[in-house]
Order: sequence, then structure tokens, then C-alpha cells
Amino acid sequence: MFRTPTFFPSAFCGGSCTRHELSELTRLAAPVRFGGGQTIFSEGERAESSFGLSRGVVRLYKLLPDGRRQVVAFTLPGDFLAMPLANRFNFSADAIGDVNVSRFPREKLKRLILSSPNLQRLLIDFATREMHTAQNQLSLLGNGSAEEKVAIFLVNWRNRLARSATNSQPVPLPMRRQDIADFLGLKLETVSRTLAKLEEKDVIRLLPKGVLLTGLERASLVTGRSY
Amino acid sequence: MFRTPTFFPSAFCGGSCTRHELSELTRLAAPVRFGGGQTIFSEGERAESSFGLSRGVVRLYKLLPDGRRQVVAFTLPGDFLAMPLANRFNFSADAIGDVNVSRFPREKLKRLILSSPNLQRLLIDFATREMHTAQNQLSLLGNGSAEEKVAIFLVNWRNRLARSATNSQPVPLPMRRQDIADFLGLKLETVSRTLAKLEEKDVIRLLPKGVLLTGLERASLVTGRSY
DNA sequence: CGAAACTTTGATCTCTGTCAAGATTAGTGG
DNA sequence: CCACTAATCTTGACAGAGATCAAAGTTTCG
Repeated sequence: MFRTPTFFPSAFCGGSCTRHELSELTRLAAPVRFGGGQTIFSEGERAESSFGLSRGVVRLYKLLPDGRRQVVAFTLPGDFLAMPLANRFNFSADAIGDVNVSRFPREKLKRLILSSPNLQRLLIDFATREMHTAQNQLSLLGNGSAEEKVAIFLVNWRNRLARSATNSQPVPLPMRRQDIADFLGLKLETVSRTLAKLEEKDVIRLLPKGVLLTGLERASLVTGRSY
Repeated sequence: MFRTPTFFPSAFCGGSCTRHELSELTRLAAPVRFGGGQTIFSEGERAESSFGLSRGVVRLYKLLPDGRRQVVAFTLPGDFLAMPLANRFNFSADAIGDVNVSRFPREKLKRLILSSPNLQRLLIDFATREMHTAQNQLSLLGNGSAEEKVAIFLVNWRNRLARSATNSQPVPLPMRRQDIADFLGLKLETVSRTLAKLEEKDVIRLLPKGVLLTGLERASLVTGRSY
């Protein structure tokens, strides 16, 4: 589960950059491993390195002084963990389970990107996708009931896994209830209750480390919404 | 109030692009005017044009099928209304009061940007800023009480106006209560009540078309938060 | 001046959060 | 392999912030 040995530079480039660009990117990439719960970087730090995810799942989050936490995204292989040209990290990142990343020295990566129109274009497209994702999440947080939030989260997560080739009938949920709660602006008890309610309604089946989506697409909760 | 005659291409470029790039950008820019409430583009449309804001305030929002609305941002002069290289608009935009925009033919703008490292860089930086703003907003929507949301919204809005040179002691609020509510994931009644409560606490003064921020920085609501 | 749009204020209800207790799972060492 | 402990998850009872419904006040603009 998530053991697919993606390699970040290739995954990020897709078919869109030259062999030279890819090999330059690979030359800069230092493979690093993090264990479950380990912090990869923290909000506010100067971004000496950039990170691209090769294997595993990472949660990106902001902490408020009073201890509240907002998970801003879960990252899958092939994505940068943060915008590579930003001077500082706008959020913290830690590993959910074991994780492989490619670490890039920021200045060198910056030079490489700025010297390559292809890479710049890829980065702009990446940023555009991430922005749209964040805006969709805004819409969900601002408008959704607990049930909508959980249901839409599950469908979105399943869709992302499907795209990233880690396609399996039971959808793995490697993150904790608390992570989901902090992502959706809910409390973990509410997430738990809502999952139970959705199972009651026969739209999902709860499994040990995942979930089975049965009638979720048809459920009015997620129809016609562009989250 | 917001009558400053900014010109989008110059504002966007700042000092960071050559005279040639700026003149090319200006050559492509068609000045267009929209009156209050008019729609500039709608979510899902193919993006034939890109828009940069020269004067006024624009609200960017997503509509759900059941009529609920999420305002994802208010735009000030110098910003693109959407990511210029995206194929489709991920949200709708309409004018709050009178607005001047520069309209660019998408294909030509795309070619210009892709041919200019400076512009690409500016675009990446723009996207990075917008992403961080969206993530901060996520954090606010996910964690904030009504009072925090309103207070932080006011401070952020004031700070943005200050940066964009439209600096005035009474902070103008050109948007409607409903817009603020849809931005913060609240109901307009709650916004109204909360503003009254903040005035009660002597941290703001409500004015006809704006607000005066008095003790808001010191109020514990907004201390030490990185929204 | 008068109608329409917007804002404020009030009374009540509901959903989610809070607090608390159990149940289940995972991890550890004998 | 099993006992034991800690972590995670589920479930229940209650409370409170914000939503909803309703009405009155204010501003805007023809």
C-alpha cells in the first residue's frame, strides 16, 4: 500500500522535459527517508532545501499558537511538498508512515528551474493545480456540513489515489482520524460519528486501515459538486 | 477610494521586467470597464482571455448547485484575476463597484509569458503568494470562531490596502455583508452581529462604508497568528 | 419622495463541540 | 504466543456557537 517505487523527478516531469533536464534534476536529488510521524520541515523555516515526494503520504499543516492545527493538504508521490521558489515554508510537513523524498539544494534547484522554460512551465502548472485544489477545499470548509465534508473528502482521496496509479478497491486511509478532522475543520469525534453514519446509510464500509466506497457517488452529498 | 489609476501591466511587473517585456504586455492589454455587480467571467468557462485588475475590487467565488456561494478571494489592483495559463476558470469573478481591467487574449499572453523568463518568474511568485494566501484562509475557515474570522479579515484587508498604497485611516469596505459572510463561511447576520460586538468591545468603529480599526492589533483575537 | 436593497436586531433551534467513558487495535517484552 | 500497556477509535450525554426565521431599521437611488 503506497509501496509503489515512484521516483519524484520522473513523476514530476512526466513526458514534458528533455533527457538533459531530467538528468540534471536527478543529479540534484538526494534520496532521503523519513519514518512515520517524523517532521520533514517546519513552518517559518528558511527553505534551504526543496522536497519532492517519491513514496508515501505527507501531511502539510499550520499550527496556531494555542495548539490548534490546520492540515492544508495531504501530498502524494510526484508532488513537491512546497513551492520550490518560496524563501520560507508556509507550513510544516511530516510523514504519515514511511516516506521517501528527493531533497534538492534550493539555490541549485532554483537556478536549474529558472534556466529551463520547460521546468518553469511545469512549475506554473503545478502551482495552478495546487491553487485550484486549495480553493476547492476553501469552498468545502466554508459551506459543508460534517457529512458533506467527510463524504467529499473520501471521494476526492479515492480519486487522487486512482490517478496516482495506487488504485485499489478498498481505499487506504493511512492518516489518523485526527488528521482528517484537522483537514476538514472538524473534531475527531465528529469524523468518527460521521463515518459511522455513512456506513449506517450503506454508502461506505469501514475497514481496518481504509474504507470501501459503495454508494458514495450517487449519494446526494457529492452530486454535481466541483470540489 | 480605490480611484487610484493603477495600470495593471506596470503594477504586476514592478521593476522586474525589461522595457520590452512591459511594452509587449501593454500592447496585448485591452482596457475594459465593468460596473458594480457585473460578471467578468464564470466558473467552468474556457479561459479565452486573461484579466489583470487596474482599478477597483473584484470578488472571486464558487457557486454550489444549491445556491450556496464561497468567496475564495477579493482581488486588488496589480493582481491577475486568475492564473493566466489555466485552460478554464476555476471560479467566477464579478466587480464590486466600478472596475477597470486589462484583458489579454489568452493564447498571445501565454506565448509572451512562455517566451520570457522574467514573466514566468513573476508568475511563479504570484502563484506562490496566492497559494499561501489560500492556505492561510483555509486555516482561518477551519479553526476560527466567528469573532476571530471577522477580526482577522478586517486586519488582513487593512494590511492589503496599506500595501497597495490605498492607505487611509478609515478602512473602506466596498463589499457587502453577504460577501464577507461568504468569504468567512458565516451567515450575514452573524457578520453583522459580530461587527456590532467588536464595536461594543471598542476594538473597531463602524462607519457608513467602512470601518475604523482601533484596538484590533492588541486584541487577543489576532495576536501571534500568521493568517 | 418612495421603493428596493441592504443591514441590524431579536427569538428560537440545531449541529457540532466538549467532556467522559468504553472498546478496539497496535506495540512490547516476557 | 500471550499478557499488558499505550494509543487510537467509537459511542453517549450535554452545552453552546452559529444558523434560521422573522421583523424592523437604514441606506441608496430612481
